[in-house]
Order: sequence, then C-alpha cells, then structure tokens
Amino acid sequence: MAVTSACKDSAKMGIDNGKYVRYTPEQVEALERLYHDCPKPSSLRRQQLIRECPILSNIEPKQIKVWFQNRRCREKQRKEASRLQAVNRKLTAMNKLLMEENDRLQKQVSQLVYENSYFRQHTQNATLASTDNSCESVVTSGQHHLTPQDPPKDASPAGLLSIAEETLTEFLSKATGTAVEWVQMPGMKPGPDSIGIIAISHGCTGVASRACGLVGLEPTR
DNA sequence: TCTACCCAATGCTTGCAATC
DNA sequence: GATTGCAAGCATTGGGTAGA
Repeated sequence: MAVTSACKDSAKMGIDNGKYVRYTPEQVEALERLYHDCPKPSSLRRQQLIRECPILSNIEPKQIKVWFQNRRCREKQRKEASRLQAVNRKLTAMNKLLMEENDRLQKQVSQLVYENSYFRQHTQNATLASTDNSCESVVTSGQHHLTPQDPPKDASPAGLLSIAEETLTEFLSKATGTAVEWVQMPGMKPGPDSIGIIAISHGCTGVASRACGLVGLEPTR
C-alpha cells in the first residue's frame, strides 16, 4: 500500500497531531530490520534502539512497543494463513481422489446388486424345486435370463452359505482392493444361523483386519 | 498487591480500486 | 468526481502471567 504525502506529513508530526499515524516507509524499514534481529526486544533494548536509530526518534517508546506487538501478531496471522492454504490444497486434492473412488465404487455396487438379484432368484427357484419335485428346476433347466458366469453349484443350505460367503468376499475384495480371508471369530459358535467374520486384507503393506460383525443368515434367503 | 509485559480481540483511520 | 467496499496498519482494551 502506497503512503501519500499527507500520510507522510502526519507521520512526521508524530502522535501529537492525532490518534492515528502511519509511519514513514523509512521508519517501517528500520523497524523491520530491528524486528528481524530481535522480534521481542526488552524495554531497555527498545530505548537503546530509539537512541541508535535517529529515524525512530520521533516515535514514542510506547508506540515502538505496540509496533513490535502488532508485528508479531501479523507474522503469526500470515504463517497461519499460509498453513491453512497448504492444508486447503491438500484437502482439495484428496477430495478429488475420493470423488473418483466413490464413483468407481458406486459402479461396483450396481454390478453387485445385479449379481445379488441373480442369486436371489435362483435361490428362490431352488427352494421351490426342493418342495415340488414335479416341476423342473430352473437351476437345471438352463433358462436363465441373467448371464450366469458362475452358476450356483449347490442349492443346499451349506451351498447357499458358501455362495453368500463368496459373494461377500468378492464385494469386500473389490471394495478394499485387497484379498479377503475369513476367520472364525473367537468365542463364536459355528452354526447355520450366524457367523462371525473378520476380513483380513492381503497385498497391502502392514497387517490390517476388519471386523465385519455378525451376519445373520437363513439359508433360504 | 502492584507493576510491567504479552497476547488476542477489537476499534478506528487511511488508501486504493471498482462502480456509478 | 462521489460513493462504497475492502485490506492494511496503528491504537486501545481486557485478561492472563511473572517478578518484585
């Protein structure tokens, strides 16, 4: 910001002429030099500075003290602003990556929902077939509207559980981008109604595990 | 307790640029 | 040229702290 001649005049006149004065560029330059040498001078040191620097002789010691105080405050604010700008840049970049990842995962979810509906349909057909032997099983009829890349191998409860586990494994594997291994949770009773699972990620640095909680499973669902 | 100092917040003034 | 919004800088105020 440029200092006008009027402002220079008022600064030359000092604080006697008014409440608010702007220091001359020469005075500010001198104060800046002193600040870089010592940002927090003592009272004695400030008086010494005024004596040693004639250009500051028309500024009162109290004003010098206030100037140093405000100068420290300004530096702190500038550093904080700079830090926040750096953080903002990082967060912006991170946000972009997350948006892309979110988009990718949403597409995967759509694909998995599609596959899920396929398995649901065949599970229902298998249940009907097991209760009515007079009808031909849809599973074995080969009349699939969906495109079965991996048709169910076994419609029994154990087989369905296996299918569900495989599907969930695939989902988590896609979601995490790593391989998944199922581990029996300590204290859990193995049984048909519920299973305790932990997904352990492979292929990434370090060891990470993810508790997926209890999944209630009824074979017919 | 008093004094001096610091920090943070705020008020006030000034200069500049944009707008009409 | 007058007005207005904004940023920058100087001064003040209030609360906290350390030392005598």
